[in-house]
Amino acid sequence: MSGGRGLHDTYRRLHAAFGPQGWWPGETAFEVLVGAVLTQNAAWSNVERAIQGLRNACLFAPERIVAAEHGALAAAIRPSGYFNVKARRLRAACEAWLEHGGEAGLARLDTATLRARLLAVKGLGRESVDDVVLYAFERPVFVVDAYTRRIFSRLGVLAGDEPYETIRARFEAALPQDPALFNEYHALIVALGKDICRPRRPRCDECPLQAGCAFAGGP
DNA sequence: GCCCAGGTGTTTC
DNA sequence: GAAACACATGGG
Repeated sequence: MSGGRGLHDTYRRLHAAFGPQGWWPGETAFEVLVGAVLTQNAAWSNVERAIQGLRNACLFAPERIVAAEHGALAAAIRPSGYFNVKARRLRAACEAWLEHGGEAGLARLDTATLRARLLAVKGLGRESVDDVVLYAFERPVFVVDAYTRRIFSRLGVLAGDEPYETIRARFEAALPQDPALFNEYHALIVALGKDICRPRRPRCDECPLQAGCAFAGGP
């Protein structure tokens, strides 16, 4: 097995170290969609403020967002950053959501079609789409993010600059097609990346994956 | 002040 | 395709 110890074993180590993460941090499928857009290159604490902003403005529903003025929508989500861009993306996502029959309509699609329909929306890229497909519709897709690239390139498993689909296929081929596992794995990667495997200051002494990490010896 | 955060679209070669 | 750039707030 190349890369040392295998992607499934890495998952077991992370799960043993951090425990179940219980993602997505939201209630409904629609909330996953909203969060997936708002969390683009933003801290989750700011996304929570933006979601609260939508609730306070009575905009937390696809019909409300589609009908809202751009300025009102942008103001509501201001804390999540890029508010003009994200207001347009949120509107486009909600239009598609409604056109496809909402959660029930989208749930009828097979996974490949679901991904394709969501990817066709301006503002939903591969990661945002896979957040929705995995966390809202519980399909076995592996979500690739910046943490995945950073952590596994430091471990010597990835170069880090491979195309998204290459990395996704690699993980999906190495793991059982279990939505619950993909759910936890991505969340655990984020947990490790947030707290330990930082860009400039990796706390390798506290990392459960230390062995094999290119940074384990120090910066 | 600077770095960072659960990216994506556009432009350009 | 791939690189460079714009987009913006809030916490450490």
